[in-house]
Amino acid sequence: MTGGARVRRRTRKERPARQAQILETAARIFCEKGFDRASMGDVSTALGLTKAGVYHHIRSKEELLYAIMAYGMDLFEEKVLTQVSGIEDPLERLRATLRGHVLLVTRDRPKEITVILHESNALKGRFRERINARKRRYVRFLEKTFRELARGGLARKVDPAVASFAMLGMINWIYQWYRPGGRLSEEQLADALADLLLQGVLKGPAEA
Amino acid sequence: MTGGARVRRRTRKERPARQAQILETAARIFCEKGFDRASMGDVSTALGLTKAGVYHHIRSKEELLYAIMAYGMDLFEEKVLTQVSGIEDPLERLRATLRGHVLLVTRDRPKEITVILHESNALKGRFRERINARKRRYVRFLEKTFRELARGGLARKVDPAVASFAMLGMINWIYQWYRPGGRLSEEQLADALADLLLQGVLKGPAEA
DNA sequence: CGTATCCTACCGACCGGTCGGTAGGTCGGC
DNA sequence: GCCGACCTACCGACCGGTCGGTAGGATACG
Repeated sequence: MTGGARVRRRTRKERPARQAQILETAARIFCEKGFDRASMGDVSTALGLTKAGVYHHIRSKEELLYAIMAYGMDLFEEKVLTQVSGIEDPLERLRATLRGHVLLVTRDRPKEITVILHESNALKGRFRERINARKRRYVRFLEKTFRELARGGLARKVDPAVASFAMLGMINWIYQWYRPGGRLSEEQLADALADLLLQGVLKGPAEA
Repeated sequence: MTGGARVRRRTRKERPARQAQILETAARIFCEKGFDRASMGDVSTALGLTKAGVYHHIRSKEELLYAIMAYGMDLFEEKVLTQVSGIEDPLERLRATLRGHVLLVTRDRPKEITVILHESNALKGRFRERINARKRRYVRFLEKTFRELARGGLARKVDPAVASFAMLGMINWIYQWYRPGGRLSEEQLADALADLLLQGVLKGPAEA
């Protein structure tokens, strides 16, 4: 099964690479089949290892899922949140956040993010709470931005929580329908969604 | 286990009620635990039956899931789509659709709809295709409405597909965060989302 | 009316298979 | 010679699903 030609043994130096490889492969498989339908056998086979070989590196399936999600949050926070949190102007900050978030899930398409969206209920207790706390931080960041936008007189009277969750819904739904290489490029989609959220679908009273 | 006081036997006439009860209970359990984590034993226990007793009424776990989703689609089409498809004015039709859809998932909160959103990947082949076809019908209906809105000169230049999926994202994300009895009533949420989608968050050039 | 017959709804026991996880050994590089 | 990486072999639990059997209401017949 796994046998056949004996491949060369890994040296010690490759340890961190092995860890990353396991995270990446498991993320792909959990993403394709779903966490519960994917067995640790599936993961180990995809890695060219046995199940026990994988369990040498991880403690449990649930902890592997947590590690994947935590890495997904790392990615998001590094590539989006920290890039925009310094922007002073709330409108520019919102635009950059939306654009960065959309491009992250369409262009880079990290499987870890999809896993976060789809399998959050599979985590229990402490692990679940830690991921949820990081999600909540993002929501508070969005709400703060919408509040500043209103205080600056630029925004209409919109509820910051509703606006935040509406924006999150738009973005987090993308992986359900958008396929790269289609009619719209990733940038076009990002711009279209920003336009929609900021201006709405109707013409203003001046143009109508 | 199931034993104890022997309850009265059901007569033939109650058959359709039993079927509905199984659908409803299974929907609740699949919704709470997730389709894969929920066992048929969980479902049968919740019904006060044995596993074999449940399998007297259904053919397989997957077919049970399909029946739940099909019933959810029935509910949605009956309570939303058919109520609004006759409305001539596209703006009014869009408003009514959004309002109806939001109120369905916030006030009635049918577990079947949540199952449709969360477990669509668990279905394979023919079953999956049938549910997807009904979803696609709804998307086409939305796109048509956005196109009419643009043709009537009311809408800004927005991509009908992007607008449809953005709207779907907003609505289908609601179950992830909205809890009834909170700060916003169901009607307030529906109105706020309609306002957001139609007008956007920014003030028009006239008011700014 | 009585009763033989049929059928629906259901149960207890069980099956083959798969799951997450582990104990203990082997092998190769330092 | 030690240690980390990995494998073979295996475990107990549980899964979806089935089977033979049965209680008892509905029905047909006398």
